[in-house]
Amino acid sequence: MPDSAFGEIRDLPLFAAMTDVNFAALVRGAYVQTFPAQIELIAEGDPSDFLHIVLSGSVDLFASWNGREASLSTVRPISTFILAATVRDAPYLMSARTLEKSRIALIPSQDVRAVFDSDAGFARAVVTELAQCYRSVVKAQKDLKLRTSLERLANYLLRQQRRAGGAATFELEHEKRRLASVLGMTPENLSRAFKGLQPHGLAVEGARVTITDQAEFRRFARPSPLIDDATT
Amino acid sequence: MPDSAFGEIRDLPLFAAMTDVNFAALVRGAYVQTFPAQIELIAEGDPSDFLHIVLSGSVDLFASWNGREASLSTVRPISTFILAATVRDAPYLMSARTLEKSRIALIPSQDVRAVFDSDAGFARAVVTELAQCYRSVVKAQKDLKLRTSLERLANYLLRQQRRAGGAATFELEHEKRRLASVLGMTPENLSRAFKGLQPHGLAVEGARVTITDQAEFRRFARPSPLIDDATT
DNA sequence: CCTTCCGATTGATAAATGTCAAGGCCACGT
DNA sequence: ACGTGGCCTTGACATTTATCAATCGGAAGG
Repeated sequence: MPDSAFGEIRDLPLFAAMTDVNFAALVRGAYVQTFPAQIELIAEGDPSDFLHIVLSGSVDLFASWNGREASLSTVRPISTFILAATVRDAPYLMSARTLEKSRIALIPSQDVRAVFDSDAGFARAVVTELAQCYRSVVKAQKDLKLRTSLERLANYLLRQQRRAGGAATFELEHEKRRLASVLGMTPENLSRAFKGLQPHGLAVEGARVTITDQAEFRRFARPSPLIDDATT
Repeated sequence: MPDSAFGEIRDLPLFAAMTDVNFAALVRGAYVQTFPAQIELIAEGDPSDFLHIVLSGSVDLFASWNGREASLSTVRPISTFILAATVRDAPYLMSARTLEKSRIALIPSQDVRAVFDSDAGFARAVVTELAQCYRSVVKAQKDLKLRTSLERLANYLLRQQRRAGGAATFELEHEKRRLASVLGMTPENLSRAFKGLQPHGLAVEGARVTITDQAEFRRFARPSPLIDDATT
């Protein structure tokens, strides 16, 4: 197991505070693998054998019930997913699939739990990460319960704009039908929602989006730091 | 600060593993207070000064945006809330109000963070609690995104039935308009949803609910352990 | 160049949900 | 006993969202 492969995760906030010995114990049974796009990495209900870390590419977390399916979030480098299941040694609540070709590090869950018990620095980092994840879901919950689909789309676009650098014109990074699932609506409805935002200062052609009237668009979207800020 | 007041929280999983010294440090600046019903304990956006623990009664966690309001969850004894905000020293994402007369313990957030840094046992317990909270929100998210309002109500009733002991007849524990908010619908719609479940084996009179045909009702609700089990 | 395929879009329609207004029921206090 | 107020329910209606079917358009491959 070449150390080099894990150099990039050694500096993650999650692992930065732990001792070299414990980090070595953590990666001893770990491995890094490259997956093509659209591979299902885990299925909800499976036991949580590995903590996953996205090194490059991106991963879609989704869930199914009664024949329906919904995207819950997207994991981007460099961060972990299903940490909570690993910690609790409980089954996954979500399935995961690669959205594009992705490099994923897999660390055996039992090693995570073992090191977690012996390394206070690591335990602290896990708490911070978990609290972050928790707050993200709460924000998603508020987004879903308090906003109409038009408002959700508008605020999503503002977040995406910021992530893309803040310019008036930027690209959607997901295919639209997945975006629809993330936003909790059907693809058809998303199409109509894009049209519905035109009077509020939006222009769309394909995956290229332009906020033509930033002030009016924000007035409509009413973004809130308690829902839309990724950092807080 | 009488120790007796904190005896009941000493045995909580969250505090069980920590040393007496650290527990004492934690409760030194803490206090227990009894609040009447319908008191707003915290407001979203406030800095997280205290970790709250519900000792008796119950607390509603809710959020507002643009004049709308939605209940996100209910906290019952004995458990904490806004642990994540405390840990990250970040503003509350939700507001909290008492649903009934309640006894609440308040522990200064900075003490929690300090002890957390020095007591590995406590840190571990915090992780477990946080992971639990996280998984609860994910389940709520799945409930909301994958189910119609009728299905959400049906599964809520099954969960409530179990909590009430499993008998065919049981009582709703919330007033219906709050239940509506929890389930993500309007009170009017909840009324109609109750009627819509009658053909599937439900009878309602006031707050008294009877599942008249358990098999048919479950067939309609299709409960899933990955959404409806509180424990996993 | 043409075909094929897949996602996006559009229109028509149905279903679900929200809104508004009115009325019923029940507990409470006078 | 009688108002009174709060909550729940009901009905009519508007809005939102989903569904179904058809079409458009670009990308990949022959």
